Order: sequence, then C-alpha cells, then structure tokens
Amino acid sequence: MTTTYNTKEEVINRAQRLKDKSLRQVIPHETTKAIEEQTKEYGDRRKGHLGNLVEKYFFDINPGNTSEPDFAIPGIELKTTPMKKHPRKTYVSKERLVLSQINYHDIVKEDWLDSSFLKKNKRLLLMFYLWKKNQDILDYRFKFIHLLDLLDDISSEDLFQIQKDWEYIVAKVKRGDAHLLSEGDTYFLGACTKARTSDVTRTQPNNDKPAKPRAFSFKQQYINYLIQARLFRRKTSPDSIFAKARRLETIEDAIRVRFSPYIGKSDKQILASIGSDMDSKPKQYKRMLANLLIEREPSKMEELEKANVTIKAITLEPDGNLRESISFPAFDYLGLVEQDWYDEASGTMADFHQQLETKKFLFVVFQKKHGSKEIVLKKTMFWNFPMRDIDEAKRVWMTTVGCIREGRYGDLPGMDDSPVAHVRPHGRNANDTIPTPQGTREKRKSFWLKNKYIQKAIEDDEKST
DNA sequence: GCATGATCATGC
DNA sequence: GCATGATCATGC
Repeated sequence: MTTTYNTKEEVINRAQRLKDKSLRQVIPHETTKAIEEQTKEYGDRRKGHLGNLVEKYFFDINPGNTSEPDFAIPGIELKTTPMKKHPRKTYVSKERLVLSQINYHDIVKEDWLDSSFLKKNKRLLLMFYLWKKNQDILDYRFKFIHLLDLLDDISSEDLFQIQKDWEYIVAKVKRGDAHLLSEGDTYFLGACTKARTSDVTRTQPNNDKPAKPRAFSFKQQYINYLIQARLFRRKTSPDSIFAKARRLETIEDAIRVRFSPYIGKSDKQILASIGSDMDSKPKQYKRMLANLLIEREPSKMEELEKANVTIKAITLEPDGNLRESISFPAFDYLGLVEQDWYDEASGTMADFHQQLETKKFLFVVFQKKHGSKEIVLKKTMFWNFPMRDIDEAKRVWMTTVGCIREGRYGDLPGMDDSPVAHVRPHGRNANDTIPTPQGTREKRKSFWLKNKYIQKAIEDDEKST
C-alpha cells in the first residue's frame, strides 16, 4: 500500500518535486477534496498537520508515531517547517524546529552517540515553506528543500555545541530539575515545551515535582543561520579531516578565551593593548569596547547571533551595587494587546516571554574605581532568565497588557511593583510617542529587568564559580 | 538613595 | 532614518 524508499537519493529526488509548489498542485484533485472534507472540523488548528499530509499523500509513507525516522531504511526524518519574508534578510524561520519528544526517564540512561535523539534526527529532510497568514495549508509553497545530515553536514564546532547542549539538558534532568528546563539554557539545541494545554505534565526521575513535557528543538536563531548559510550561500567548504581535528570549543569557552587576557584590566589598559583610540564619552562606550574584543575574530559575532546570545555591558559601582536596570526593545501598544503570554494552539510566545525564555545573555561586567574615571573589566558571565521567576515576569506582563487594554497608562507597573521587572519609557526623547488601542498616543516604553535583580544574579554567579 | 523619566550616539 | 542599549538627569 505504501512506498518504500531505499536510498537517500530516492527521497531527495522525490522531495525536489515539491520545490516551488504547493501540496495542492502535486496531488490529485479528488485527494485534495477528500482532505478538505476530513480536515473541516479542525478549523485553524491544523498545525502539524501539513507534515502528516506530505508524508501520506506526497511521499506515500505511513511512519506512525515511533522512535524510528520517518524513512526508516535511509534513516531520514521529514520536517516541514515555515519561513517568513524578512525585510532585511530575505527569509527567516517563523519558529523553532521541533524535533523528537524528550522522555525524561529514558534519556538519563543515554549517551550522546547512541542517543535516541541522534537515532531519529541524524538526517533531517528540511522542507521549508513560505508561511502566509490565513492561507490554507494545502497552498503553502515549498521554497527550500535540504537534506541536513547532522554528522556530516554541520560544522564540527556546531555539532560539538549541539552535543554539549544535549548533555546539559540530560544533566539537568538527571539532577531532578526537569521542571526548571528552559530554552534559554542552551544555544543551538533547546528543550521546548510541547503540550496541547499547560496543565499536561510528565513525571521525572529523582524528583516528585511534575515537569512540562518538552521536545528537543533547533532554536529559531540557529534555523535562521542554517537558512542563510546552507540555502543562500550555497557551497560552504565541506568539513575536512583537518577541520574536525581543530580545537573544539563551546560558545561559552570561546568567549571566555576572548576576554580572559583583559579581566582585571582597566579600560585604558585594554585599549592600549589592542592599539585602539576609542572615544570614551559615548553612553555605549563599554558596549563598543566589548564588541571590539569579540569582533577581532569576526566570525564570533555570527556565532553569537546564531546562538541567540545578547550582549549586555554592565557597570557596577565601586561598592558593587548596580545602579541601572536592563532594558528590552520598546514595545508597540497595538501589537502588545494582540499577543498572548503563551498561545498553546500555535506554541507562540509574547515577545517579552520569548526574550526571557529563549535568550542567553552575555554580561560583560565592568566596575568603577573609587576616585577615578577608570573602569575595570571584572568578568564575563552567561545568564538566562531562571524559570523559577517566570510567573512573576508573566504577572508584570499581564498587568501591563491589562492597563493598556483599559487605557490606564498611568498605572503601568513601576519599579516598586515587582522585584523582577517593570515598565519604563524607552524613546528617543519625551516627544517620541506611538499609537495606542484607544486611538491616542503615548510615550514609547519597554520592559526592564530590575537593577537589584540583575545584581543578585551577578553575585550568585560569583558564589557558584 | 532610589524610582522614574529622558536622552544620546551608534549602527543597522 | 530610526531602533536600541546604556546611561544621564530629576525630584522626592
């Protein structure tokens, strides 16, 4: 009844026939009608369904829900995944790429090389389609078709990072912290939530606390990098034996190595040693200095972008206090009231939620010196927003959205309303206003993480290292 | 001393 | 041209 694919080439050749076409254009008209009859009841909730349709009606396979790859013999897992047009970069991924489910009890017994993750996802047939709002899934047009072989097709550095991400997730589950997993914990491979509703939970080893079900996923930024590197730049040099023999580093290690010669040095000493005459007056001076230390190896900036790492230059007072809070990009009132903190049907997070839960921050920490204009590079640290505080962030966000909906712009949460986050102006100046749902205009604002909260994170990091 | 509002200069 | 990250300025 179904077709058997024996080789990689058979699968790719077949897949290529969908390039620049929609499913509707390649399957018989009667089939289309039958599908439409069947799927009427789903309404808009047909997410994840396109992959099944492509398997069934285009490839004529029926892999079911197993730990084996969809094409069992050549060992290929099929992924249909949406892209959006982006004004600057031609295409970006609409979301993370969700891979196999994490079984908390099994995974703690696994090693990377014989992991169930690699067994299922070693070879991914990526079929990117162009997503359009309200379009029928049968009409999505497939733009890029690419076979990604994790062991051969990804650079050895990236694969090393993916392995370390996997190991980090497993280690966290092993110590009974599956309920504290966050996508922000890791760089390329994330543990994203995967459940129909938020009250679904799983048991975990070594802790009685229930944990959200999660799946492995390639984080959105990493998929964006793959789209740019693999699909637009065409041939990047294949990994040679030499490349594989190179020194392997995680992103964290590579950054630490960049900064370590300068830790404890003053800004003047750093500038002198790298022969720069940078002006120290601008507000973003320390940020530019941090950039300069990374950028002399230009590829590292791309590394940080694809790992969804945001650099924050932080300056402590001589006594160790942190004066300033940390800002996020300004929000738009009209967009904010349209968002859900977490939309279970689509798996979409509100912007602020996504920034907190998926981003990794690189804090470049400087400290002022008593009675001197000089500052000292104290340390660098990687930090991501801890899941134990996510409910507090959500509360602040909900309050904010509530105020905007009701037009109470004077009641937005301030610094005293939460130990974690607040709302403050974030425009070019006091005249910088944007439209509101009430048709009025209000000052441009953004969410901020509180100074004391970040200071605590910096102090905790010192204790742990 | 701290919360809050305002602004600057870079770099995309 | 404008968003952004980071800091400055004010006032209680």
